[in-house]
Amino acid sequence: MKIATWNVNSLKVRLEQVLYWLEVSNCDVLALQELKLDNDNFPKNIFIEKGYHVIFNGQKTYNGVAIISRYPILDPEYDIPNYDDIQKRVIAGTINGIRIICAYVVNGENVNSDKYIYKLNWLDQFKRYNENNLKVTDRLIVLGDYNIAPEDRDVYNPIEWKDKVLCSIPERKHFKELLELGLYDSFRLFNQNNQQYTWWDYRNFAFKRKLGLRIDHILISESIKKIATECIIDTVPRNNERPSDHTPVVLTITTY
DNA sequence: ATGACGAAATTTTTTCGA
Repeated sequence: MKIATWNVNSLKVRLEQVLYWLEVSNCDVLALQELKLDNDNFPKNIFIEKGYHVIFNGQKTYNGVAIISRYPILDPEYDIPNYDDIQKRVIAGTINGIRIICAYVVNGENVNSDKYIYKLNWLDQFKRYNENNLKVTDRLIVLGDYNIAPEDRDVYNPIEWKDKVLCSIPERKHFKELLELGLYDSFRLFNQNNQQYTWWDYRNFAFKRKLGLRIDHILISESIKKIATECIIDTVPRNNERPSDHTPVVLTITTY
């Protein structure tokens, strides 16, 4: 079973790329972020006609998340419970007995902004949510755009990015605390190399020059770790015409 | 150089993302 995350930066613009990638990647579950459209404009029928199950939590212009699946999606949940957040950043469902949480973590703009405060508060709530989910299931996958580069090796120029948003110590502490709950950064179970990025700025030929950050992640619980066989970053879609600035991350697990 | 590139609404300019 293949489970992937992809920040598409407008599903309207990227719909054909998403449909094509679903076919060629042989992916079973795809978590999408930054739909940038409301629920009324979500192209639900296009996915259903192709045999997918789909749940979505959209918002006009900003944010918006969805899960596309070849298998039925049970117990859908929208947003973080008991957290009054107007922004649509979380959606969850159970697929083949695995609880799947798709998240679009706050960007934070810069470390002196109100949005950064919101990011840190949001991450507090997200931690509580994951802690509670781990109390009720040991089969958990938490994937999405975390907007955090966990370590210096996840950054093309750690000196330039030191203490900047996406790399600051408080953000990295939040990421580490998620791992301390009993989650694993699945990509790092299989790949220890530098320059393994999931996002590249549109400007200044950043992708061609390999100037990126690893900010999209697939975190997995202990039970999923035991059946995980591979986690890769698929950089192919970043070469598309009108690409998203993010590219998919794909986890493979064995299921019986 | 509070810029660049790309998307969307606020639309021929501004706001936001990373």
